Amino acid sequence: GTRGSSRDYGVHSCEGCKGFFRRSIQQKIQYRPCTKNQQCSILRINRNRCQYCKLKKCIAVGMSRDAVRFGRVPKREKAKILAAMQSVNARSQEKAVLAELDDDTRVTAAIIRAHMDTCGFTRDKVAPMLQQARTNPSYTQCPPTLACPLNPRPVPLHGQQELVQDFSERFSPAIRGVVEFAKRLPGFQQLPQEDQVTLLKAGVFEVLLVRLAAMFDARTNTMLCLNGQLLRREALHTSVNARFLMDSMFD
Amino acid sequence: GTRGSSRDYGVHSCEGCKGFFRRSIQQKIQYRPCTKNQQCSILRINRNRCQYCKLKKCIAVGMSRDAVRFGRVPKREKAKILAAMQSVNARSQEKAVLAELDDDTRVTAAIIRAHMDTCGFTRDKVAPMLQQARTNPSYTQCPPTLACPLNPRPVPLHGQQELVQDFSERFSPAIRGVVEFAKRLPGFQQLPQEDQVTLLKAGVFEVLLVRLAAMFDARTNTMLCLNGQLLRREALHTSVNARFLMDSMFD
DNA sequence: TAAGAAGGTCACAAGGTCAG
DNA sequence: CTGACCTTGTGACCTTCTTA
Ligand SMILES: [Zn+2]
Ligand SMILES: [Zn+2]
Repeated sequence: GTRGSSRDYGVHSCEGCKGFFRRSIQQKIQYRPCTKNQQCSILRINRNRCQYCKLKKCIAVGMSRDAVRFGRVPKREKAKILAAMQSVNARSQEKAVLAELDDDTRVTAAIIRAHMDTCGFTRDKVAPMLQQARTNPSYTQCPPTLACPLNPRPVPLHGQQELVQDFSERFSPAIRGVVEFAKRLPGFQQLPQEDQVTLLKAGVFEVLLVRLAAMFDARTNTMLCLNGQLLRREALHTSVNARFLMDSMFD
Repeated sequence: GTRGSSRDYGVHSCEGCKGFFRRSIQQKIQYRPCTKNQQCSILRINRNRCQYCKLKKCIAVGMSRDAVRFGRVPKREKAKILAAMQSVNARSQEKAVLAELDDDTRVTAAIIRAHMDTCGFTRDKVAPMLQQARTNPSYTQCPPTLACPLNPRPVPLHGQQELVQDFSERFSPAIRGVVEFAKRLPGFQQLPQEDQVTLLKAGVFEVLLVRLAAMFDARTNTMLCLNGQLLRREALHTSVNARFLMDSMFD
């Protein structure tokens, strides 16, 4: 058979072979015995060179009037076929990923591209704002619990509810960026869904901290917020947790 | 290949080349190596001068037993080919029109020819009737609503229905003439169908008035009808609309 | 009812034929 | 040997039939 994906006379076949076999059995054609020892290989490209061997191959692969199956395909079998297809698909993808993982250059390039495309805090993206803040600094006061580069308005909000709401709004895009990044790491998508979630839960905060490194300016010992304002390193020394994080970032 | 338009061994070819190539591969003929450095150019007129080079060219353009395509041509491909043909065709037509529009002389000539061929009221066509009317004038009375050169029998008809029917019958050929004229204006046919309709709707009446100019005889201040009868300019002064049109035509 | 295959149709091209 | 004409096989699409 050639291309096409329907089942004819009990075998996956194409319109051409289906028609050929139909004609052969309908008219009980006796093809001229092959002149080449009946051993012609029947490929897509030369399928019509020897009718005798073509019919022989049709029979060999199981085409038969007795193998026809009319009507709709049972659901179970359909599911089985679908599963097989997906298995084949997954296998080929896995193969491609393994090939990529074998090539360090490609892996590195893929990771760098993933980072550049999904991180909003790369040096080149932050640079303009940082420059602006250095030449025209505006310092902000902010309680330690709210001290984060992602907080664009470092002023206390009224009400716990509002605070949480605001925080998640600020974090969401950054976290989505990290998830996007992970998904583009070679092989990540091939892991079981569950493992993907576990890995992300475990690593998303650390990755985020690394990504935010560009917002911490060691030269001036200040932290840049998304609104362009600055926060001095010493301003948070009253809170143990915040100080620990601060020191970790700067040193 | 030479002339012909069928696909043989994967290439647009003719019966001759098809047969030649078939014989060559069937009998595995080894042609005498060309005596002229195997560089004969194969053209329609000298194609049978050197078999060696002919076969070489056949192979060079891609003729091969492996390239045969059996059966009917898929619809998609057919549509694609048709679209390509039409695209090429439209492009060449557009080019021709642009060239014509660049040459004022040709444009003028085309427009004049279009007018002469599609207008039934040119001076030379009207002249005999006008001459007849001048030497032997026959005046008619006619209500202002029916006063039109296109009305061949300027007498009141009985019934509104009949009147409308009659009017459209008189106008149809004249309007068809204007449409014909527009279609022959260089570039008009290349406009989108919709725009053509819009332009015609907007302009057909004015063009028609200009075309009918020859039916208005300023020397005698009369209007000639298609039946050869005359109508005096003053006869319509009772109707404002008719008078306005009359005056526009005469002055 | 509808998915899905057998069977029919016929444009198209391979291969055969034979006068030039 | 060439190539116009003919015969025959191929397969893309369509219709008809069968079964879940
Ligand atoms: Zn064989
Ligand atoms: Zn040659």
